[in-house]
Amino acid sequence: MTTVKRDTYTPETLLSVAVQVFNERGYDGTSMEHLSKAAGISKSSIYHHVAGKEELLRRAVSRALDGLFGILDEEHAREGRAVERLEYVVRRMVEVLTAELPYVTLLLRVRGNTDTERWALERRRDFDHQVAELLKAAAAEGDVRPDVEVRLATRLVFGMINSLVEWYRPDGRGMGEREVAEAVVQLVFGGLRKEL
Amino acid sequence: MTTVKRDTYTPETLLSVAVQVFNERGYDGTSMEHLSKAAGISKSSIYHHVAGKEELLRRAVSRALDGLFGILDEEHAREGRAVERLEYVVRRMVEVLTAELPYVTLLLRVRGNTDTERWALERRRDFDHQVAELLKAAAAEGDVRPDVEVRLATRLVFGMINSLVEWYRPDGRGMGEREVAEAVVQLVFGGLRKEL
DNA sequence: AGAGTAACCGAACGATCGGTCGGGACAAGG
DNA sequence: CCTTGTCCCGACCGATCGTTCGGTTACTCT
Repeated sequence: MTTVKRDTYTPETLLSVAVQVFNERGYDGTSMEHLSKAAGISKSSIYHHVAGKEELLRRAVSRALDGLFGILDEEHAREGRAVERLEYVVRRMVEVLTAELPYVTLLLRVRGNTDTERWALERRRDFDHQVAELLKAAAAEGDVRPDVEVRLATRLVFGMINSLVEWYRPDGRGMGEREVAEAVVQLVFGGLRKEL
Repeated sequence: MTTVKRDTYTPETLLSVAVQVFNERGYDGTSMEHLSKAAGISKSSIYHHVAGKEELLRRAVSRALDGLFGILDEEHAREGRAVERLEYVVRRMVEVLTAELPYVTLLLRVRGNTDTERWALERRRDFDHQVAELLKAAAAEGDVRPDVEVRLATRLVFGMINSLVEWYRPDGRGMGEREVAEAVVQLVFGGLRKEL
């Protein structure tokens, strides 16, 4: 079979090591020397698998962005009442954040110093904008409280969800992804829903 | 008088320039060359005013931390029902974040690569913990919904508030600090308060 | 006028940066 | 046995890093 695995590095396995170091030290604060120590191979060997430091960043943020944009293509995000599609997207965002935690973490921290980073920021803005449209639609259908501006509410909700990357850790007997998603939905919509 | 101002740099005026660049490029992504270009003086001249790059970081995060811890010393944060003290702290946090925006922004982005950064992270944890105690007290007094764990709720609320540094800009005719504070309180407590 | 000092500069320091180069070890296929 | 290709290495490259140093303005005080 062609998929017999090796015990050597592939671009993917090397990426998982690199992303972990990037998240600990920051992308700019990580040198190729740091990566080689963490991976257990020499600095020059890294270039056998990937073109360079920036390609590692590009692969990482691409993976995160693919996960997020994938949500918007799912059936429950495209059909139904806006407020229910929004709740589905919020719940799935938490799931994707926790499932692809290191990659999304890196994505949320890029500053825009290189072309790759600026491209990532642009795609992020695209995603944010599409979710904002969903909230706008829910507001138009009268399903969310009218006393908080849609644009402002979107940013605050994104802030709450994205903050997961600052403290959520999948291992250990901490809290499960399902429990976190439920709490986020409770908090977000307990404040967003029009009072009955 | 002794306070006659000069048109040359002081450690404080230089700091304001440096913090702005740090926030645009990231601390690790900013070189002394970048700072000298932004300040309009030579690289070596910077060392006439401050000891080095890390002192600029230390001054900046200290200012942010002083602002935050100052909140907890205020009268409304120390006396009264826990849920009301909490609401006051949340409102004041938004005010401090907007007033000291660049400094708090920098504080919230340190990764822990140097002693200064690790010290900043430790003091941040202190502050977070004290606010968490406030929420815990409000829960004990029965003023917040019991179906979301206190520790989890604290982190999510902090995430929402701290996300201000990602998009709030004081200039222009955007939205005022008062309006933002009100929206945050509405969203946070509209979800936190026990339903009537 | 002269002394003192704050503010600034260009040039250079050793260290480290991301990346290149030529080659060695080793397994597979003939 | 010999080739081929994968995987890896130490040594090195020019560039840039944060920082230092010797020296030059320009203003203040006496």
